[in-house]
Amino acid sequence: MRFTKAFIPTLKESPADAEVVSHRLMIRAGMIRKLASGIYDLLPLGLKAIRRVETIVREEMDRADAQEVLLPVVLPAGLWKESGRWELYGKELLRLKDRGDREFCLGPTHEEAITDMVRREVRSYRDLPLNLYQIQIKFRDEMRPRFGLMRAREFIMKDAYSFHATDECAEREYENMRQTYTRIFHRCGLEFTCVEAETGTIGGSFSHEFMVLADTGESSIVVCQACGYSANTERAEIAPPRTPPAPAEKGEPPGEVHTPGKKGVDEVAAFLGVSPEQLIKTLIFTTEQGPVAACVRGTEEVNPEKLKRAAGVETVELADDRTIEEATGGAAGFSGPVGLLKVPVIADYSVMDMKDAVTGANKRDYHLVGVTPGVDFNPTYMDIRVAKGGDPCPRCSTAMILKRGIEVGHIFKLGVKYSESMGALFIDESGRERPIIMGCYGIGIGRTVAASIEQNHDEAGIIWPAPLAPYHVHLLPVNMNDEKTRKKADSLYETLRMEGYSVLYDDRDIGAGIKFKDADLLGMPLRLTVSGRTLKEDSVEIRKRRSGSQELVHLDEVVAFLERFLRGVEERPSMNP
RNA sequence: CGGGGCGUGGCGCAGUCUGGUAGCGCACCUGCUUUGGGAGCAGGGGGUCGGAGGUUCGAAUCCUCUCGCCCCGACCA
Repeated sequence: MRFTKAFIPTLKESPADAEVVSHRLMIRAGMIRKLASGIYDLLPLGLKAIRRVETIVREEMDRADAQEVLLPVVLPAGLWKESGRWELYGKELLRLKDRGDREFCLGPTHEEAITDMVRREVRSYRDLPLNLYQIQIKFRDEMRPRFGLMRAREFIMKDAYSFHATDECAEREYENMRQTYTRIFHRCGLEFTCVEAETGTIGGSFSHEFMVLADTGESSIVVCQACGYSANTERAEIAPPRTPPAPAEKGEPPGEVHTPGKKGVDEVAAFLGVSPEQLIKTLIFTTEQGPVAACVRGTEEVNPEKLKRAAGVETVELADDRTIEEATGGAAGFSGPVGLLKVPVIADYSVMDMKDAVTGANKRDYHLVGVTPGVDFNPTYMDIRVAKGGDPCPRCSTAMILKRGIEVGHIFKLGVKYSESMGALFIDESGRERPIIMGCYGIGIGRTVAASIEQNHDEAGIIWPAPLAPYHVHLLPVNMNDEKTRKKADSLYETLRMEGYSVLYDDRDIGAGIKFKDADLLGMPLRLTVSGRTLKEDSVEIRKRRSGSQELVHLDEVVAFLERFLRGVEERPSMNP
């Protein structure tokens, strides 16, 4: 592509509202423009990068025997009511009505749509297994879109759904997809890791996330460097203390202290002159089976998903003030585990070895001091806190370290959540009718591009890994007014195109400085500079964007050089993006 | 949804407190010079100051409402 014909509006300054580097660079490089909050135009360069990821995803999904389909963006409400998610999904589901007042939504994900398609055709175990995928625009009305394509409301996603007659088969496919994803992100040139994750609103029995490691990532994960255990902090389990504490001695009974209006952990700690570590935080949750009290050390957070499992309930939600008063007999903000008889008390391992702690007194404006678990109250000990750096690994008790990541892929073993509610059934070998066992597997395409930039850039701009680069080569004649330079550049452009390389040819008649700055910003893996200086040697200067190393290469050797370079950096060269 | 902030040529901003001719840098157009890291000189075009209403002789500036956007927070692929 000749730059003079291209639509690549680069910016010297970055817009004030771009917070993270990938967002900034994508705007400055003329890849995207914002149309509304979380909604972006994809300009030619941005689309090319997206397409390169899509191509890799297609090739690998096809290789894994998945088949591509394309489901509608606008989905009838009926399907979502069948699965129960019309009510459950909440405000992220953008609902709309047609002229006949019929309800629809914009698909934020497509379990319902695909399950409907499959249930109408699949009758027998002989029709299974199936893995169907699409690369489609999704819409989620995010409460807070940000960071450009990283967290947009409208975004492109590859989503795949698999259907199986048996659990073993579904789990084989899960593993197949795990390997496929590993290949995909590897081919994209990303540094990533696969971690255990929560299933969230998608549901299902277990899941893994693929995280691109980056400091700007919105997800935190913990990693055990000793045994390799890694998980999203929303999910990560924490080992109990290695040695149970010796039974505490019966000391003074807890004493009440007056703490007028002091509610939060920090307020109370500051007021009493103790560290937040000395506090036991007690939160009252409501569940479908009534309220429960959850205790964690003052410096920890309760993980609601863990609490659900610990309490054996389906839903947990922070209780309102009235419920708290009924359950504890005291005011909200002054709850504590001592003397709580009406509700079950679940305490995190982090309170196990505390002594002389501070807790709420279940009485407005009062706290208890000198509270010792095991003496003054006897909770059930479970792992219910949110993991953080330093917590012991659930497998080997080594201290785990905290990292940040960008979630680019997520795979789920769904089980029968959708097939059961929507009646996607098949007849098994013994003639019994059973729900199809499902899995689902997503990749954020735009987010993968953003993550790549987040991981590959410098002060001057983007540094594309060759497999994602919109063009292989940035051809840069220093002076288009110089007859010889222009002619050689023209013919080199034609030659390289004939050889199958994609070339961005900066044929603009402007200062060389601008061209160099743009070349750095746009970040193609190789820059070929043509000038009177290089032509004296019948050569061009080839500069590698990533290393900055450059050398003079004879005109006759250029093609061979490119071939060597791209074969070296691309795992599987695909020369026509 | 709660808290904070911002809307002034395409982009980045000043001007608003204290009402009185709408400015700066970059970008853009024309000409000449320049051509290895965002060039120089000369000339030029472009703004309902987010929108509506109000106060005033007079509003970018003060008041009210409204729309949009950003940041922080609240169980998000």
